[in-house]
Amino acid sequence: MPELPEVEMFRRALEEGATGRKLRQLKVYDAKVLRCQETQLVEGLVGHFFHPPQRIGKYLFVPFSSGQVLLIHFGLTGSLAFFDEAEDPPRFTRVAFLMESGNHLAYVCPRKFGRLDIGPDVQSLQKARQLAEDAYTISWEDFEHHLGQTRRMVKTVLLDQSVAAGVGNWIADEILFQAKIYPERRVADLSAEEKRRIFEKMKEIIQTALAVEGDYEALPAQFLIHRRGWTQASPAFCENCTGETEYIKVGGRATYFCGVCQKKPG
DNA sequence: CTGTTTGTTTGCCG
DNA sequence: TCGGCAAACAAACA
Repeated sequence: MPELPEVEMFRRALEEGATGRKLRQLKVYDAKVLRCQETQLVEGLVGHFFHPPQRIGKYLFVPFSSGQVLLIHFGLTGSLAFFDEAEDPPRFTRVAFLMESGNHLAYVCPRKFGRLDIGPDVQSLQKARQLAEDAYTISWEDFEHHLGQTRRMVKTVLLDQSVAAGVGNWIADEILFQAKIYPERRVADLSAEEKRRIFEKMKEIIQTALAVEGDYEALPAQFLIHRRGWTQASPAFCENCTGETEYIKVGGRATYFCGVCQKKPG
């Protein structure tokens, strides 16, 4: 589920529903999702108040009144949900944050690929995760610098969170489709103009996805995302050129592109 | 039963 | 040192 737009929705829900509230108890149902010791979480968080969360890429950073910062990553299937204090937590809740009063918070993660961690500040956690600036706010200068002159495939580099944080598999495909660039092109072979086009499309696509609050169904019909079979309208052909949607694996990841618009270099 | 998956890390090989 | 690749993590779904 979660790429940048959905994680931003979780951030907003958390800001709205938890800020200023006191954590009374932490319930760890499955310690596999902890990147730290459970005792560290308890000492750093329990009895303290939630401050407004910050998002960088697909990670949430939740400062507490103790000064410690909770790090939340969602893996492939993670989410946050509030649940009534009188009820059981939702299915696949791995950690529950029991509040002093009112609704409780659940970290739900069916496949357990997500992780929670804790640290003294946002910067050190960001550095430890080798996380670049957020893809939505990163400057052209920094983005171009992080791209560098590597021989790696452009799609692989876009997925690299140390280049621009938050670009996931569908956004990477969407960027390259809209910028009309074949996913296996080498970054070092891209022209300055092509790199700039990638940057502009990255911003534009994220902005569009945020505007519809991460609802894929509501994205414009010409978006490539509708050809992954995730949405109601799942056309097999490109709206621009009627080219057929092609499927390959790039870096082990499912990759969709238009065989006509995204010309393979001869 | 098989093969697929919106993410990340680790280790191997050329 | 670089870059591709497979595996591992775990569970749902077709």
